[in-house]
Amino acid sequence: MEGVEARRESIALLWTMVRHTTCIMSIPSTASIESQLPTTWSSYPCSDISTVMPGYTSRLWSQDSQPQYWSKYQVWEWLQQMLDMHQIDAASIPFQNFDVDGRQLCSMTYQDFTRAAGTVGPILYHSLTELKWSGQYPGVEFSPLDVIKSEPDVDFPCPFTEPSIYPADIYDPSFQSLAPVTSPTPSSPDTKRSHSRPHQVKKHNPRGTHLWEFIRDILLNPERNPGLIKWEDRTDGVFRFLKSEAVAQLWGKKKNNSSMTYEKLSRAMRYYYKREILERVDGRRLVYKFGRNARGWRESEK
DNA sequence: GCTGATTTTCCTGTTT
DNA sequence: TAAACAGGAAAATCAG
Repeated sequence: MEGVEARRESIALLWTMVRHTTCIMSIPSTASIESQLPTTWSSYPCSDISTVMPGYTSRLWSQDSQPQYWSKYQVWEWLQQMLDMHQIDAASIPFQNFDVDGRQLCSMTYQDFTRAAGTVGPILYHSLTELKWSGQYPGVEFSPLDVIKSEPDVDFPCPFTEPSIYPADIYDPSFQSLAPVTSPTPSSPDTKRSHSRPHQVKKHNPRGTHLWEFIRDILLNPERNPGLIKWEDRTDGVFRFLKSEAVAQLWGKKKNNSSMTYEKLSRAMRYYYKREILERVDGRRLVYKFGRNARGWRESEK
């Protein structure tokens, strides 16, 4: 609940600032927003974070709240929600460009969104279009793909991926859509080892961050993944998994492996003991400690 | 195509 | 009893 309160406070603060400093809908030519995104997080496939962090993004904009009737404050709440959902740095969007109410927001074109929010603009546009449609035609399945197809052929590098919704060639081509899970039956020994991973599409991107770096980056960016892992002793590098399965799912998403579990993740973690990337913390469940060969986790190294 | 590093998967047994 | 831990073994993946 603290996170929600904090977010509301930040919205209120931004709201106050803009009320005093901006004029309505002055849209400057925005510089590249990608460069402002934290590189560590920019590659995360984060389409479905709500599934791994229940409660974090569960407050979706419902159909009964049609965007054209939003107040300016609600527009900002929606913006903040979008940033949270897609793990985009709030600094990436000039909020003063969205000092508009719902009616004005809905009248903005695709180009307006792109001008106002740069590379994030299309995401906001698609999200808003979806909301408008779902409110207008409740019960009708809306496909964002239709919007993308009908739009001008723009080339925007997306800072994150939406593998379950958007085509991979428009977003990050390094991640393919998650394949359907076709778990081999435990009773069939032939398929047990030969298909140990359900479906692994060859990836074009190089091997990304290692598991321990992935864990480290979550710890160093708690505002992006609240409640997944927390420091137990920041100085000694001791940390604890709060939502072990959620972290495993997030790791699985990054590796395009929908069958990742904490059991498997923890096995990989235990291999780090030998390499002294991690040290054992005896007697404490879900607790690990960075070892001498782990880099970049100390505050002095940041 | 080969190799090594790094997971991933599956397993059995132990501990909490 | 369930969840987590421990670690062996083998397969998969990917960069070089």
